[in-house]
Amino acid sequence: MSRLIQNRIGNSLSRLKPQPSILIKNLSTSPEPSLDEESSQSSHIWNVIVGRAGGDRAVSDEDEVFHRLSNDPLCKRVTLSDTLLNKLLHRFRDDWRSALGVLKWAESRKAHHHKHSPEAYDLAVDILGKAKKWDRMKEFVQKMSEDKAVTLNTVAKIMRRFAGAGEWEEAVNVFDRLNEFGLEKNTESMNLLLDTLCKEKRVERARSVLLELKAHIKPDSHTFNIFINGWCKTNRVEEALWTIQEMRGYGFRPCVISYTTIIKCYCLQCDFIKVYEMLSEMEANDSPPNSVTYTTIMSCLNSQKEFEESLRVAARMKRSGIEGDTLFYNCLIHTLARAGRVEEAERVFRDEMPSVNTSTYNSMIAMYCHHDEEVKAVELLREMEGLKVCEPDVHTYHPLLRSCFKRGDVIEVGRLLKEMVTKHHLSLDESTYTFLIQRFCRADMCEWAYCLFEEMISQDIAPRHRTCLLLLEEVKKKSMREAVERIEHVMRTVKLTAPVK
DNA sequence: TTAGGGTTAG
Repeated sequence: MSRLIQNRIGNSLSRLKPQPSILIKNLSTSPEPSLDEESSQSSHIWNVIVGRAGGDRAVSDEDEVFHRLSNDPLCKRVTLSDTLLNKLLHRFRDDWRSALGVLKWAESRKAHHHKHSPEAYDLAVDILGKAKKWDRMKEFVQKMSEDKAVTLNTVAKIMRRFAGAGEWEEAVNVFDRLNEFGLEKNTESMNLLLDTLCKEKRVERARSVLLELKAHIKPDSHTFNIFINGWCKTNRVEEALWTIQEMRGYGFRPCVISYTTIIKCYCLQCDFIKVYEMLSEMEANDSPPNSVTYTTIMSCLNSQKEFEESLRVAARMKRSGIEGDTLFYNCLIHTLARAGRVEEAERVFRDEMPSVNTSTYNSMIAMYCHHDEEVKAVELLREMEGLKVCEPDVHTYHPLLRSCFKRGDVIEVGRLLKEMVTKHHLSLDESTYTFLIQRFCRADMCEWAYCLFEEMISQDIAPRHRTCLLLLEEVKKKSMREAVERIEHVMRTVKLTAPVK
């Protein structure tokens, strides 16, 4: 949503009660931090920027962020390491203005000859690309180029962001200009371009790039796997099989990656006869399936609600002596949970897993919530916080929030939201806002729903058309006239998110 | 990013 539109509607907005952002903001009064460790330094900087310390308002541009940080007495005492800077940029990955402000502030704190780490530069490029601020991104890359700071990794970010936004010819242009960045056109950089195009389903365009370049640059086995994936993504498995032959012609043996890619394609076609045929072929061909292969098949079976068959695939993997990794076990736990086998899921979680991550906990928490065992679910959340192996994300909280709504406990909803924002610095995403707005409407609390709607708009997150309609209907029922006007205005002026399929 | 996920659904 453009600043212009926001300004135009800003005036009528400020007269409305409750004020936008008030919901989350009121939830977010955090205590004065002691700045003795990196995470509290990061928290303080975050609070300065989002306006919970010092000023009241959230900032609107990068210079304001810069000035706030420069003028804050506690920020002046912060030791700004590369890790802290990266952590901050990561937190502001959806807010390019704040990210650039932080970077500028970081620059002002350093000695003249000192450069940011390559990760920080690349993160900034990626954040600008994600926000589709192409001019700012090009300008930033130009400055990096003068500092000889552009790496292949930077180029990867630029290409993938361009291609992801449908600007795939721009991605090709970046490759053509590699020499200007002091980088080489070789198999690695060519593969990056081909992969970018294939992932965006421009496999024919990738093909023409290869034909053009192959006199100078030799393809390798990765090149062919990239094309196999490209064909499979566009559901052209015949071409993928043909690429396997082409690969052999170039003297490369198809590997477990080549076969697993094709298996996934058969999975999506629900052609399980072919899936199992290929599995046997792999075993016979001396490229045995691995944990990735089995996880792919299980996930697909799960999406068909074929949980028992999925568990048989897991058993087959164990029989063949292959060790599962975290993603495999996460899938297994999810399967067991969906199959109603809670005790088995608990056993796998406690005794079998080599390591766990956020998703593992999320699956377990969702399982407990699903079985109305919220006490156990919250216990796991606390365990997660205590062990610090992985941190909760918005998905950790979704089932918990859902349970609160189910019991009609909106106080607890508020408490959980506060915890998300203040304790874990999670920012609500589009799907969380949508979910909350729906549930508050259904709970006959459309004032809260409307607050969240405003909060969402103020963060440039476009609501779904359906969300607007639902909320509009509710505020009309309560004769909230200004809210009605405001929602109708948003529906006319903002490009709304299409409903999810 | 050369291959693998689900997540809030009355």
